[in-house]
Amino acid sequence: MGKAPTIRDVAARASVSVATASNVVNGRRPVGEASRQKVLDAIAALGYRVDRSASALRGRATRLIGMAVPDITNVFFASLIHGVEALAERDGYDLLIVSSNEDAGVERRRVEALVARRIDGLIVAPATDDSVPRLATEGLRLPPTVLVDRGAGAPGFDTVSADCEAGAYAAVEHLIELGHRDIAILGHSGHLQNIALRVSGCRRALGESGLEGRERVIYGGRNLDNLRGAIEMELHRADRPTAIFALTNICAFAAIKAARGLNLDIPGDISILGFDDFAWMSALRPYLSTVAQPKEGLVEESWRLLMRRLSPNGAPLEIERVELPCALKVRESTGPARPRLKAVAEA
Amino acid sequence: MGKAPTIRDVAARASVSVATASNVVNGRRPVGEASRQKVLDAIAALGYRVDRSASALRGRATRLIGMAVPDITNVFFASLIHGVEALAERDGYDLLIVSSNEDAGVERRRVEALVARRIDGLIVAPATDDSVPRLATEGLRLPPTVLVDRGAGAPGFDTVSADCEAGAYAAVEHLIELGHRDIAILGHSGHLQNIALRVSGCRRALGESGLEGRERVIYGGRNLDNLRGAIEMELHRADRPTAIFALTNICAFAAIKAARGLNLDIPGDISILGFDDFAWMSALRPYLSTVAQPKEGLVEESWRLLMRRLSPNGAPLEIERVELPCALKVRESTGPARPRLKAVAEA
DNA sequence: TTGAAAGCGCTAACAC
DNA sequence: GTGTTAGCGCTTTCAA
Repeated sequence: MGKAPTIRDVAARASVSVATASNVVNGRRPVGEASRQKVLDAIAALGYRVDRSASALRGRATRLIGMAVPDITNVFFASLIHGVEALAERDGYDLLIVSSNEDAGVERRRVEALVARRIDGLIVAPATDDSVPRLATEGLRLPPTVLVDRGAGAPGFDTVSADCEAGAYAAVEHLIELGHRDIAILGHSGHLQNIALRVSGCRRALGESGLEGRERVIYGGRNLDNLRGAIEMELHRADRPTAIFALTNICAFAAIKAARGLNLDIPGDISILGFDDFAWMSALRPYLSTVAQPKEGLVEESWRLLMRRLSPNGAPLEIERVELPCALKVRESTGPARPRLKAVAEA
Repeated sequence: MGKAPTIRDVAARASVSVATASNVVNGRRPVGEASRQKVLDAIAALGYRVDRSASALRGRATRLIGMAVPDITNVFFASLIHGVEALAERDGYDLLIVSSNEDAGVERRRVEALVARRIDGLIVAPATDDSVPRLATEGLRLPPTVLVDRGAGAPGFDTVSADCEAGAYAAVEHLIELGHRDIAILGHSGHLQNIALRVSGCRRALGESGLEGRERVIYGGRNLDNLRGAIEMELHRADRPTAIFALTNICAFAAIKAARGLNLDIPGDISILGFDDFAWMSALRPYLSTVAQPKEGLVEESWRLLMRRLSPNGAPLEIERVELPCALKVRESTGPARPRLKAVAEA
């Protein structure tokens, strides 16, 4: 394959100095028209490409942004990436994406790989609320970093998140208005602040309707089958809930499967309300009622906060925290509470 | 923030040479226990991290693999990434992901950014069949590269793909067995070999049943609304199809929306068969009959082919092309053809 | 406007 | 087992 041409090869072929060649490539300093043309020709002839590893080493900005998400197969995070990518493209940055599989250890390795490549900035939807702050504590030198979705309010970081508490409040309020009194709340676990806030929102809504203590919170872990099993068990009880508020789109998925498996009509026998919205939810039945997160806003604010830190501004910037409202979308998976007529077959 | 410590700082603090420090970090050569401990202490005290930009420059492998996909929000590609990521993790590689938004120009920029960072290898699901070969032609020095999903058989590249022709054949055969004679085939465009092959598969199945020329191929572009509009128009005709074979999951989505909008029962009034499978399809109604692609296989073979090239093997390797079978999954969106009783309201 | 030369942080000969 | 040193390809003073 032969060795890749270097800027020295270009300079030699164009009979100019490497400094001049470098300057036509980067446009840092003016170059005479004659030299410029010779250099351009040499570059074309040789098929020269800048080696960014080397430029980075010499200290310039890389125009590379890293982005880490917990799970790339989750449409929610995929959309976040998609949005950020568009903005990066617009502003002349390249985006390097890594996925941590919801594992703080994997996240650490992946983020370190990014940092070791001298990215200019980093956007992370972290695996846990404190995984990224901890990296910094452990001595990893993070470039300007913004946390999105999770880790809201982490000390020392700009953060962008959805107002989960209010979103959940609106969700449960909707359910209560429909007459539901026994509402199961299905989540993965209570470890994420994000989720804890959603549960608080539920509590507040219940409390304001004189239903304090009536929520039944079920944590089924990350695994879909376990999640489904957990909610199924609840549905088998004589006093089974008349509505399920699923705290993530995976939970909604599990809830629907469980209801279907038990031959429960949605929303006739059981109402299901999700969190997170995406295209398929309005094409496939049941059209899921859901609390939509402000994806666009999360993306735009994350990018704005990051760019703000990257601009060579004099004054040291204060930490900025953004919280964006969710929107309740009522579709067809939620309906009036009805007496529990149907018996559920034993498993 | 202070400057990041270098290996020289480490060496100085440990009172050893940089070579020794480097050797404890990389384990290339044995190091005495005493020195090793001093170096380790110094690293911990200083919070030293290897600067991979610099290592890369010096010529070592980077253990970095690049991966490019056309659309990260498409679950099919997201799954591919997810699979590759797991293998990369297993084998001690880091994965850098870029998404091209189905645009060859964006793809070129993104891939160049990857290459400029000295990745050791590259896996691409290309935006078009010839976009990556063209990059090579244009003089970009690609590391060992394997093409997956698209670009099968591109000269000079290892490729891995699904046997789309056979998959489509099986799909249409299934539809014919159900009595369908008017089958609409919905795709984005005929430009991708992938899609063209699916259409050929349809033709072959039709031909073998004495139905040659009966296929109606509809290309609706990438945009969901256009796609939906295109198939809707077809459904408005008096001789509307009794089945739709949607060539991608987006097309299936559009077809379902169109049928729903026209109040057509699936599969009573119209059967819908998709391509690509994913979890939600077996939870949300209609459970979509579909041609499932061999995702696992695509992932494993891509990785195997790449690793094969990266292992410092003597003999020059021959180009290898892998084609994997699809699997027809019959669920509930396909049913027997019935006379077209229902009139569709004018738009 | 241009050129010469000094490193950026690291690894790999090559000595000892 | 350890140290010295020459670069990797690039940008950027500094001088001309």
